[in-house]
Amino acid sequence: MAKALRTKDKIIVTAEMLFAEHGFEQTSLRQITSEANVNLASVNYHFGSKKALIQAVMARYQAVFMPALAAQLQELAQRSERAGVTYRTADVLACVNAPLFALKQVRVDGPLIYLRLLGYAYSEIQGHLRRFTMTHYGDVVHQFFAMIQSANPNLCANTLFWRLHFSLGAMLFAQVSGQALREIAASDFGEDTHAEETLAKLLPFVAAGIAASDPQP
Amino acid sequence: MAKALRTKDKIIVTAEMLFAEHGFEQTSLRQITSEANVNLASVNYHFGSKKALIQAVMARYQAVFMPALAAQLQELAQRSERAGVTYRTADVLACVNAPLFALKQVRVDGPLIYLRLLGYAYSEIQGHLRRFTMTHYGDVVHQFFAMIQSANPNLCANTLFWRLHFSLGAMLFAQVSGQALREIAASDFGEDTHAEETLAKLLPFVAAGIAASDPQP
DNA sequence: CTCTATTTTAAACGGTCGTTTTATACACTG
DNA sequence: CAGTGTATAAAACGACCGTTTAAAATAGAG
Repeated sequence: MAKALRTKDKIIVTAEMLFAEHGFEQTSLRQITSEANVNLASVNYHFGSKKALIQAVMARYQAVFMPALAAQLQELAQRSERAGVTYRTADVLACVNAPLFALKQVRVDGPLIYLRLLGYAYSEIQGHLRRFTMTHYGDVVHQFFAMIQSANPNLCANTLFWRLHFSLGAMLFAQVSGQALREIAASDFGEDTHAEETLAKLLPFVAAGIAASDPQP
Repeated sequence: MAKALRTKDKIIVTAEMLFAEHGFEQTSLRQITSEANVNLASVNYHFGSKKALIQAVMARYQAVFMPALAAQLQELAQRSERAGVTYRTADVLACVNAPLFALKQVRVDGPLIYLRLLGYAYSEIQGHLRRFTMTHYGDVVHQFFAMIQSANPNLCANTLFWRLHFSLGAMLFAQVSGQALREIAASDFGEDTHAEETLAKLLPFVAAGIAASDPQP
């Protein structure tokens, strides 16, 4: 029993690392099992299928991230109401910072891993992840969207919908291509941007983009 | 000879359609050849390899898009110099509109195809496409970057580098996931955003994001 | 028409993939 | 200690992939 948990854990820890590095479809079960020093068949024994393994990997991070995000959003809403002021777009966006940082309790490089997993999940198995997220954490997502809306009362929901997904795309691209981009930036400008700084650079960008005035309302 | 060109053309026309729809790696040569009603081996005969076919597909669009973009950028620079005013970020970004529209001469839905190809090319074979683009059209890319820089003299090159790639990510994500997102938007808001409108919605977003003031200069 | 070079075709190759099967080793309970 | 249910192990399965081979068909030139 103790040994069994260790095998299952070795699989999931190795899998999320390789998934984050190369994507879900590019990572074979044979890579995972040989890297984790377990038998190939043990993946299907413990998880049922590769798709179920992917879900298990994502769920482990979502279970930490989503409730933390919900707490941050609620806190911001209450704080603003108490102070009698309305939060701004950047305030809502900043709510993702702490939940992301909390993923370090899953794994030391948890925040980076999660963002990269998200990127691959969205670009490879699109409907799949979205359905899972909305089923389990739909209320958090809706709360986030509602607060972005109330921070931008002059923009219509359709425009905000698209701008939020533009933002998501910007973040996912920066994470998935992050390593290559960081190398290019380092060789072009000498400046070495760390993975954590990428998010710090991203937030002002998407905050300004989302809050931009709409030329076609 | 006449028949030969028709076969080669049937392959490339079918390939770019399927590539744009499902991505490069998800599209097999057997799908392409059966859809195009040609023999499987004819791909390797006419193009040498699958990778070479991908390059041929991309090159056909880049050959139209890149020179047109260079012309637009040059025209904007000259027009601004003559008028004695400096162009703004949105002006530089708007330079991609006409070159994109020009892709209709390659194929009626050329603009959409090209953007989706770009998205997959960047997310699947990252170094590959970038190297090809920089080798053949490096000067155009550099001119574009230089003009974005001169439109934002208060922002450092490193910040602009990242913001441009955030913008690229936003566009690629919107295109690759465009179909799914459009369906969600339609069911959530009743509004049906067409593929062309997506780009119109994107430009104000990235223009504001790129030009945002930098909190950490 | 004949010959030659180009193109098309069918078939097979070697490889990787996720999954399943079957047998063996292990841990725990009664 | 025996027996039962769980976990590991090796091997094979069937499917699909990109590519290659070698023969058949088709062109155009002399």
